[in-house]
Amino acid sequence: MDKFDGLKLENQLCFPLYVASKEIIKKYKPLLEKHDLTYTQYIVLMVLWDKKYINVKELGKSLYLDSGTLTPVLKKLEQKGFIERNRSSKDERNLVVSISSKGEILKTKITDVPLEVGKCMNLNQEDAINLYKILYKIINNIEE
Amino acid sequence: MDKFDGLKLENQLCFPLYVASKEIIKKYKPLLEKHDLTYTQYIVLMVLWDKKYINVKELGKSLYLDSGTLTPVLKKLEQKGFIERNRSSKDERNLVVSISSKGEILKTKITDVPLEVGKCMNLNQEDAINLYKILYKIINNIEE
DNA sequence: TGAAATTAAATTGCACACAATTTAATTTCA
DNA sequence: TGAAATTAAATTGTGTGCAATTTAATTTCA
Repeated sequence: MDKFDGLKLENQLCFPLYVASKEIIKKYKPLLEKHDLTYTQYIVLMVLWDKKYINVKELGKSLYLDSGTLTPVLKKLEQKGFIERNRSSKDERNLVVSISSKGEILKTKITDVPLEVGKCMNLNQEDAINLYKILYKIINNIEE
Repeated sequence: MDKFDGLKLENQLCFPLYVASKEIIKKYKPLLEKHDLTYTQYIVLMVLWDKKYINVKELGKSLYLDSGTLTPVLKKLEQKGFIERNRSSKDERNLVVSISSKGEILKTKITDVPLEVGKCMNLNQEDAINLYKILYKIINNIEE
């Protein structure tokens, strides 16, 4: 154990986290393409399937993304007809994003996606639960 | 448990993986900026600190990145003087990337980075080991 | 009240990340 | 041997992701 061991790739936790995240998202790609979606667009829709409407700031908090990322993604989703974008009448600074009927219909067509992705991760129940808990520990710790 | 539960953000494993990865890399940013590095440049150097030289294809296998990502990153690292890029004389298709003396010196100056990042993840030994194992299970499973 | 401060999105600029294509070098095998 | 197939990088084009700045709306408080 020398002072350079921390600089070895095999001793990193961030690196396999980064790789696993990318590789799983790569698995989503062909499944989501069938529905004309990217992963980022998909997680935005996940929030809207749950909440029906939300403003950009709150959406950003849910997804850990800022307006610089969200603005173009939301415009794309609007173009495709899955969502609507409207300024709040109460406070014109807020943009309220809401699910469209086409977006609601998409929800019913896309339930196979999480199942397929789950398969390729191929984790047992215990590992999956453990991973879930540890990841949220990290996420909560990191916001200090 | 209905058929839409798989589409809820809180039931995803990929999402916290993606968030944790991004948030940790964000923590690296100010630490690496002091050394004029990005995270991608840093993991390339990790490989070269270990191996001294490697061609782009093998580097890509180690880092799970393709030439489309690596080519510009390697050119940047060369510009900064941390690495050298040379065509192999044995096979001109291969580009051999090697650590420079400036790159070697950088290694001795940057040992605090993994320590600082470790701190902000704030995991106990058991969770860290567990996470490590599960992540490599996923990575290995996914290449099927 | 109204100028200063704050807030929410949008914009700008830079750095990936990757699929698909192109270019150039090497290998295969009829 | 030499045309066809294969291989390694580079290039191209699209989509994030984020820091920093800008724009516009709202709130604060002297």
